[in-house]
Amino acid sequence: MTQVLTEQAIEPAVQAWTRLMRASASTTRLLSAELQEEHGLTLNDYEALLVLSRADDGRLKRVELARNLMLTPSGITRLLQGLEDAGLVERASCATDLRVTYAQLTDAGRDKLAEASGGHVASIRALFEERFANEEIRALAEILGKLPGVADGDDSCEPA
Amino acid sequence: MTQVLTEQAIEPAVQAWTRLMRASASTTRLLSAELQEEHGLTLNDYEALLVLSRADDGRLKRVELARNLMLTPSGITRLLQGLEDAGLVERASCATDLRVTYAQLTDAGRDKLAEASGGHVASIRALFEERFANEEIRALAEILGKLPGVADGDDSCEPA
DNA sequence: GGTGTACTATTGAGTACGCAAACAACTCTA
DNA sequence: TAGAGTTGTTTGCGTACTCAATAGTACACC
Repeated sequence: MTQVLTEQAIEPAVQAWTRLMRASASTTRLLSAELQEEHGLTLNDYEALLVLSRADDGRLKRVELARNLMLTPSGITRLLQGLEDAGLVERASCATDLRVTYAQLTDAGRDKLAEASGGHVASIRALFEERFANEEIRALAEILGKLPGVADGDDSCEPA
Repeated sequence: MTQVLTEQAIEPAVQAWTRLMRASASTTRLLSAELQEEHGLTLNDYEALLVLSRADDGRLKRVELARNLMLTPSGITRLLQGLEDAGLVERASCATDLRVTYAQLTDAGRDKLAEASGGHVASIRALFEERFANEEIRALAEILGKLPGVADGDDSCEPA
């Protein structure tokens, strides 16, 4: 019974899981602070703008955006609320299905993304490339891609 | 300038980062639901009990617990508040330094951990071992360990 | 055409954090 | 032994979520 605990410390899957949590927490804190301070954007704000910018015509159904960002629909409503208030995203309705409203990137939103992009990407690269070989970065992405939902709409828009 | 965006899609570090976020969100949701439903514990509740159980005498300074769980001190205060109310952890003061109070695992806490442990570890193993080769799990843990703070007190308490 | 089921989006309520400020207690300097 | 700086903990306040409930819309089926 106390052995269960000792066992856990050694269990590779548990160690990997623990480190995944800690890695996420640690890097999130680092990158989020910078993005917030320099551009007033949340990590998810940024990701939303990024995903939209890669979508056809810069717009996406809210529910798809939710899947992509791993948020619930209500989370998306509130995230977009902020971006709409800031004028970075606007609503567009769908002619063929009255239930859906699109999230549509505005010009201001595109500008904001471009403005934040340079520094943010540089921070990410610094964080990873300082510690990892290119091979490791590739391996990390590949392994994580096998987890449920992770690789889904990842690289988005294949050029037809 | 629009190229920045295309570039990003290819940038391996950015892809790794994105997947890290999504992997964390996805697995957290899975494992957290189960733990919550079956034992009424948060993921962090569980981790706190686990870390304490591995510490000398089942107790740790709150600030060390904070570092280990990647929470701020205030986060720890509130997390432990819940565990104290549930009788799983109690406060113990330090004779030599009146500022610190230890978080001390109670017998009930140990029991609770043992009770939750089996299912939780099984879920983690299922999640990882279904999709990954052992080699990949090992590689994942090793790579993530290089990120700042991740490998720190991982296997906890060095015996003085 | 009417009804049941499935989807999309929003809202209210609750939660788990972080940050900044406050305070107490320790430590170091001289 | 006085003061200054550091560290451990808690508190108030704000925020970014989730879950459950609601309402409007679409579509299949008979």
